[in-house]
Amino acid sequence: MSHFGRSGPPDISDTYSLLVLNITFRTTADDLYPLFAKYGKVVDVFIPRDRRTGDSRGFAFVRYKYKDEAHKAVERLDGREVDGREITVQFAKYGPNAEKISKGRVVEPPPRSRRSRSRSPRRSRSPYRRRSPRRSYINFRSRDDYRERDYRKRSRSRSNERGRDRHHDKDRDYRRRSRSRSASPDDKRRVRGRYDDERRSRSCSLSASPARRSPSPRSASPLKASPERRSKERSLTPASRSRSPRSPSLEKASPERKSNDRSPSPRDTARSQSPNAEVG
DNA sequence: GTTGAGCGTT
Repeated sequence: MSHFGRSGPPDISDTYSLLVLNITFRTTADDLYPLFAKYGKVVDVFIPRDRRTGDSRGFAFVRYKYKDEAHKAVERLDGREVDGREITVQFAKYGPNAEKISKGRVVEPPPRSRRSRSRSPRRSRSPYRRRSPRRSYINFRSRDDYRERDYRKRSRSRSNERGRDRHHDKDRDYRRRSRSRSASPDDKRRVRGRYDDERRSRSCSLSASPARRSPSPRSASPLKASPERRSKERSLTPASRSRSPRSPSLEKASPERKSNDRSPSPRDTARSQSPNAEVG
């Protein structure tokens, strides 16, 4: 049955949302439905996907009509292996539009037009103007099509930023949230011992004055980095040339300018003048 | 063939 998501959520009133974590990126709502339907009336199955890539984010929401059934599903399906991965089933804590949810049940209607501003902007802050090619969140085998197109269109830097931003933002968000509710005993599943210890001990050592710790880190760093960077830059130049064939005229001017630029610069002078006593 | 912390859509 793939009648979900034909036009958004069916009816989120008096439903019990379960959050299904750790599902495979290929797992679809159709895959999950029969599994969950065995334990009760499933009203909706939703797998959030990345807006840009259309890929699954690795978790899903299953809405039950009755609480006891949802609870049963949690008990029976939590830890079950699906598609080779152990899924985690638990009651959802937040609603789609940040409506209040208690034990997975929607107890308060979502705000009219104000999305949870204070909750967590997460990562997709900018509204996507292009209308997504998808219309249903179920079973999109042909998503590779627009996925590739999307990647082509996007520039390298943005793609890079995306990955970095994604983890960064999430990490930050997660940390903030976990700190806010750190009183909960459930947090024991989160381990963060090693790093914290290391950081603590190190910070202890140099807690006196971090700036003082290195007499002259700036003079030492550039000294060592300078040759490396230069050689790197040189070897990188052709690469960057081939990487950005947008301005062929620039590559011609490049060597000339480099030759000219190699005239003694203050940095070079400083370098040759720098004492090597510190390096040893 | 593909990553792996986490809370959601027309």
